[in-house]
Amino acid sequence: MPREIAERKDIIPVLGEVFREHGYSGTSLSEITLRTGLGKSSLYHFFPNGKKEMAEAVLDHITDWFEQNVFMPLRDSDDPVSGLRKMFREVDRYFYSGKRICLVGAFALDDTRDHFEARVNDYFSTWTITLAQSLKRKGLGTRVARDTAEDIVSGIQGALVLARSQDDPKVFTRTLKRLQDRLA
Amino acid sequence: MPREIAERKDIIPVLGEVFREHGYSGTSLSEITLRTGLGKSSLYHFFPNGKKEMAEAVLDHITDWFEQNVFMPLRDSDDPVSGLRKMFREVDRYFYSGKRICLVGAFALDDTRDHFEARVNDYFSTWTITLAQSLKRKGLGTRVARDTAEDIVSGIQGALVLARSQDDPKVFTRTLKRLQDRLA
DNA sequence: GTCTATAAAGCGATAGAC
DNA sequence: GTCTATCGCTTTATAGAC
Repeated sequence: MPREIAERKDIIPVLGEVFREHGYSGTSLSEITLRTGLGKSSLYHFFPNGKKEMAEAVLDHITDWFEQNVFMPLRDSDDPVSGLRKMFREVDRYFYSGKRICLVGAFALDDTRDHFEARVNDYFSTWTITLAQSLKRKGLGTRVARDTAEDIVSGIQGALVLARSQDDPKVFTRTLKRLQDRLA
Repeated sequence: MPREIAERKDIIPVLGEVFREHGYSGTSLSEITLRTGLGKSSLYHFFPNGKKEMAEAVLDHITDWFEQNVFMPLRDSDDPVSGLRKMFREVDRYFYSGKRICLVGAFALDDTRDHFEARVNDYFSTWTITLAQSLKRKGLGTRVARDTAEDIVSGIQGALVLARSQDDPKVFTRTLKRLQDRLA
């Protein structure tokens, strides 16, 4: 039987979207109250350390999702090519084909990064390293694999920035496609 | 004889750095007071519309700088190749070889964009279009030139994100170099 | 152009009842 | 787990003197 009452895990995705829209410092507890339907007391019940703990939970949730849907396939696919194909497919899906930004990337740009340093660093370094290893198994040299992985991860981040600056998600989808085609 | 008293134009670069560090909503007037040495009254004297007008002035200043140092060389160089070389050199210089973020890109990611929509859009579309035209004059086809320009501009933005996430400016410099080498 | 003083609102966070 | 009420602080912005 489904629980009607809000659970911590049901709140986290909503928090993620609020942080995406307003950034970390631009997000107020009253906005969170509005969007989650939970009063401040309930929020502090779930997250005793307040806004900072909410953001940490969101970042952990994002990392878990990428671990499950992007990094694991990159590592464990029998064929590296199918792992790479899955990565591009899941990335397109995760970022709603360019209509959704990368929260970790957004946090990285200003002093928000300093409050979540380890999580921000881990997300991108795990992604880059895992991708480079997959490219190596595909046959690329160590150096080229590392460079290409860096190009792809940063290319994705930049495409999200550019797409939003133009309010045109297609900028993201076609850039993502070109990144993928470079591997063929 | 040099003026000792602060002028509007002297304040704008300082404002830019404060916005870079804290983001738009993370920047408070008291922080600005601290960094500029100007009291609130002086700030409102120069910028009657407050924080929003300060950010607009910063964005206009950035656009002017790029117009002068990046877009104009791209358009007016006798040889497109030397214009492109100048672009990469100036971009590396502007972003302090990866130690400085792109404020316009940062503004693009959250709802700050909505307050400065035209300026954010213009900065990136002018850059992309001007670069594409330069690549065309270099001999690339219309389609390839447009795609390559998009790859380069978004590649630069992504490299800034990735460099800061890793707290490693070298990520930026080597990605920038690879983008430039692709044109050779 | 800069100062002091201050207003009105919003902020994150907490207390105690239920 | 959620409610109301409230605390102490900071926010943007303004007024009026100099």
